[in-house]
Amino acid sequence: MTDRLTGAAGREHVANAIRQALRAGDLVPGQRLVELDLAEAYGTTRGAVREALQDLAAEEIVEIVPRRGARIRAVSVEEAVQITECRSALEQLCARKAAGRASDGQRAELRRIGADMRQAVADGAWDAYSALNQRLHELVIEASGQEVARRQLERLNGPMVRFQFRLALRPGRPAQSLPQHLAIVDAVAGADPEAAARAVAAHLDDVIEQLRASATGASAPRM
Amino acid sequence: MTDRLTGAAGREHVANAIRQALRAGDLVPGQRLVELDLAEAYGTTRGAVREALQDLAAEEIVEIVPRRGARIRAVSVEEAVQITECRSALEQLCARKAAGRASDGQRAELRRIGADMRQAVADGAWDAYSALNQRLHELVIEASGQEVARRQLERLNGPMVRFQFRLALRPGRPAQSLPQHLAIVDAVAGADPEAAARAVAAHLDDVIEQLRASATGASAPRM
DNA sequence: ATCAACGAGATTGTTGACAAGATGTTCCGA
DNA sequence: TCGGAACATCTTGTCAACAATCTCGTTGAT
Repeated sequence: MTDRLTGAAGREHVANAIRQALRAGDLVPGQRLVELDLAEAYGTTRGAVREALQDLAAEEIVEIVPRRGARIRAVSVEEAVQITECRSALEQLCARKAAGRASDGQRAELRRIGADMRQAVADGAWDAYSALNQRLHELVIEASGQEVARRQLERLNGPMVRFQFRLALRPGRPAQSLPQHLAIVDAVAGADPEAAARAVAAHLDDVIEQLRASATGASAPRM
Repeated sequence: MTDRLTGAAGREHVANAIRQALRAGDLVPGQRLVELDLAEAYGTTRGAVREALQDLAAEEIVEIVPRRGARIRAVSVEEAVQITECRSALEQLCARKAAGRASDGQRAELRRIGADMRQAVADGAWDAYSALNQRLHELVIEASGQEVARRQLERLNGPMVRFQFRLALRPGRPAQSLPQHLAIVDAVAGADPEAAARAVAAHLDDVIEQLRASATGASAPRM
């Protein structure tokens, strides 16, 4: 692979690489993203990098200020709370619909995820638990058939990676969230729309509380 | 003004012009948007048009297919319903918060809008009613202090202009929606969060019903 | 020591030309 | 008349060079 990814391919490649680097902690908020550097690092052209940065700006992952370049956007705790409130509103909608219209296969997979989560916590398998957590949320959204909400939630999650990372590391967190996740599974798989919405709301209210707590305790983002 | 708007200025200019043209009905879904034509029509460069189209694609107002250019995106009734469901979820959140934290001035303006709406319907002043309607929704969102929801709702509305247009023209529509709007005003201004959320939900459920009805009755979008 | 002006280097913004792909038309054979 | 191959035209995608602006370290005066 000596020749550079050009155009649309490079554009997506760069965007994904930056998202990945952010998840991995290789990029910190406030960090400058220089077009030429990125182009060389990822083997593309400046044009492709420019367009990728536009995409990331639309997702509110980076911030572009004219004539001064792009930087990783810093997300305040207050904003993280607001994002989670929006997530809650939209996921309640999805949970309600999913409880009403999920297929038998989807309900079965939900219950399986619930059982696996219980097992993962018992085993202390935190990585597995985290993956199941993500799959649970995805499956509820998928089962709801609410494509618009799905896209909206995808956007919302972009800037949150940093906080998700911090939250998941709090000791005892899985044990605390497990019953909340099991309640979601029971309500959706059990076809109880209102209970499903309540369970999602309770879970995300708890996440918000954790976020607020992390504001005072752990290391706050630098700038 | 003989010289062309270049760069960022032109970019926003074109995006706004297209949004405006869509509202005015000068552009119909499926219509092709040729870069060079737009550049000449709006007195900018092809580069600026390209970037404007990217912005509009992010807002899901236009659809870009590689090597084949941009077209005005068609929004199905089903998608319009999903968009309105999301709007409902987010506006309920905003109404709840607004009821709790609006300033005295904001509550006073809400009541004034309510009174003006009543008057506008009595007078048959449809344009004025429509403007008040929009201001009411904006004010609730503003009073909620939920910036993230505000941005999200702005995005959601982009592709809807076409349907808003069709709905507002249905005879007897203002008389039907007036009590719903007044209920929102009373609940938010009266500091009753749960009633505010219920009032918003009831209003948007009705809008969804109207959307579904418009699917069978009036002229459906062409393509 | 502080501050302002200056300038070199770094970085982003813009342009015009060209390449590559899509669309529509014409013309020929069956 | 219909189908389809060859061609002409239109349109988008890409690039490299140039222009404009910003950043930051240096210098010199108070």
